[in-house]
Amino acid sequence: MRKCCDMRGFLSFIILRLISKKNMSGEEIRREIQKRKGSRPSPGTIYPVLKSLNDIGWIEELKDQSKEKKYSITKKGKKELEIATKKFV
Amino acid sequence: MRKCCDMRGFLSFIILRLISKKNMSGEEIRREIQKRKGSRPSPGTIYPVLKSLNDIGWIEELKDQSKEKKYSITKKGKKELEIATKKFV
DNA sequence: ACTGATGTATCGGATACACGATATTAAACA
DNA sequence: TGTTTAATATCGTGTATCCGATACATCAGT
Repeated sequence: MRKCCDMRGFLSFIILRLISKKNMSGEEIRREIQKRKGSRPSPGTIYPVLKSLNDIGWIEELKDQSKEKKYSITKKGKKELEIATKKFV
Repeated sequence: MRKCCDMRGFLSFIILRLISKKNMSGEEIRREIQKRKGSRPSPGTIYPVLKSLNDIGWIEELKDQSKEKKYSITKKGKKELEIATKKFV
C-alpha cells in the first residue's frame, strides 16, 4: 500500500480515522470495527495496515505501561486525513 | 462486488455519495473525481461500479432527453449510504 | 518458572478491484 | 442517410487487499 485513501484501501481510511479520534491498539481497532460493522477483521488485515501507516509516518507508536501497543495519529496523518475527507466525504 | 462499503471498494462509496448529492452520468462522475482527486478513473473502473450499484438497486437509471444516462440514488441506496456513513465516517 | 490468556506479527493464497484497450451504442450535425 | 463525436459497455489482466493460519511476544496468576 502506498497511499491511504487511494481508490482501494477503504480500511486504511477507517483505521486512520478511528485512531484520529482516540489512541488505539490493534485489538481495540478490531473490536471497534466489529462493533460498527458486525464482522471482526482478522489480525492479518489489521496489523499490516498499522505497519504501513506507521511506515509512512501517519501514525506512531505510543508505548505506555500496558502490554498493548497503542498508536496515535501524527500531524502529517491528521493533515492527510483532512485532505482525504474533504475530497471524498 | 456484493456490498458497497465493504472493507474494499472505497470507490463504490465515493460514487454512491456523489450520486446522492446530484444525479450524475458516468462521465460526470469521472470528471468530478478528477476534479477532487486529480486522476481520472478509466471507463473500465466507473461503469462496472455503476452497473453493480444499479443491479443491487442502490441507484437507478434516469433516462432523460440527453445522450447521457444519468443515475439517481434510490431510497434503498440512500438508506445504505446513511448506514455506511454512520458506521465509518 | 510454568501456564494460560491476550496482543502482535508474518506468510501464502484467493479474491475482486481498477486498469487500458476495444467494442458498442446513440445523439447531432451535414 | 451517412459521418462524426461522445458516452457507455465489456473483456482480460496485474496487483495488492484482505483473509485464515500460524508463530511469536508479553503479562498475570499460580
